[in-house]
Amino acid sequence: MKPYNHTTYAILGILTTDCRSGYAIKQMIDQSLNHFWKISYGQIYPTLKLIVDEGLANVRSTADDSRPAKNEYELTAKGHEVLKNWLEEPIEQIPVERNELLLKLFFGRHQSNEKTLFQVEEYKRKLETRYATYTAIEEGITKHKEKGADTKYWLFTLDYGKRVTEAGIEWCNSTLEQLMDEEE
Amino acid sequence: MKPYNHTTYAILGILTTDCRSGYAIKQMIDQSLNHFWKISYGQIYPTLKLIVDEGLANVRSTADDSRPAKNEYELTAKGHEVLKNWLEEPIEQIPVERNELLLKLFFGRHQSNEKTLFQVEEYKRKLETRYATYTAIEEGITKHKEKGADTKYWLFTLDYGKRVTEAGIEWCNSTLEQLMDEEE
DNA sequence: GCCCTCATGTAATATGTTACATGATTTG
DNA sequence: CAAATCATGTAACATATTACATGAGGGC
Repeated sequence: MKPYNHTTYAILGILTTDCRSGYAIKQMIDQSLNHFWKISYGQIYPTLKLIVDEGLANVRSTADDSRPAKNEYELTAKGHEVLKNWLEEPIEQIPVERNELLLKLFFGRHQSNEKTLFQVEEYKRKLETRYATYTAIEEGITKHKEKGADTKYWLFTLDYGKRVTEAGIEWCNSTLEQLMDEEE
Repeated sequence: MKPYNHTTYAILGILTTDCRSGYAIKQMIDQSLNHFWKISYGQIYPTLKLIVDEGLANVRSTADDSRPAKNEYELTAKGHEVLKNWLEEPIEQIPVERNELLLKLFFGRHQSNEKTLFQVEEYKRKLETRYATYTAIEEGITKHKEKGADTKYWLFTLDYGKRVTEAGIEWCNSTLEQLMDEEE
């Protein structure tokens, strides 16, 4: 089976939800996958073209002469197959998360304790904001009475985000303490 | 102050440790920064050239006619300044970690429970391996009696890796349980 | 003699972001 | 009627990986 890149699989997957246009895909990513994935329009539209060229989806264009094109995509049987095959493949490796704060901290001795403290505090604040966002999304999903077939899985990914973020916040607290102990 | 990319700052920082050559930089990254940063040779050598062109480091080449070039780099005063300035800048944003497992899990309803379980188990195994690696590196550093000025900061970054990895493992356990509960 | 580590570098390719261009439709 | 949102798309640029090319020196 011909391999595609992650962006392609992500879009194939999103096309199985109610999102049918490039614009809707972008929204879905920004709203529901933003804690572990993101794609820009610069990738979405070219990839959608590729997907159609490869016969993984059909496009229906509502382009009368007058109004502008609006394209709705729908997976073909082949598209579904490619997606399912990818889902089954074991993931190659856990990605190395590039973390700018840790990079700076690694070279911390070239900086005053005070400034290092500030950086960690900033980071903690950002993590807290993130955590709050996850909680809000989670509540939004659970309140929605009619649970879709996807709901269960979406909550799993949110739970992951929350747990990892929380661990990060705790690390900030511990690190801040240690930095302050050496302050005197 | 002229901005450079993250790769450049990472290399500037590493040049403040004992690593003076492209090869040594690569080793340092693979051994000590691998849990939050990585760079390939394809980036290192061109970036080193840039760093010299910009006057951020000097290069001393031990290139007699006979033996192959070995280049040793040393930061200039300007290089140190650029590094310090970057260290002080607050980080723009926490990066979105692209997580392939979560992406697959998000589309989990298109797959049997059994296969989803397998994926999460695989992921857990990888996290456990990673955790063990961190512990080993940590021990290596703490055993080393003569503690360098950097040691403290390096342990901070390792602690982060351990905490976040541990949270991931706990999430795996919780998710596996939930998936199995619905098995019957 | 062969393999491993040391050591540097480039070219092709892949991937991704940002800025730009365009215009309809809805909402206040 | 102005602003926001809906909607598609491209081009320039930035970043990063992979494969390749080359060769010295040391240990088995």
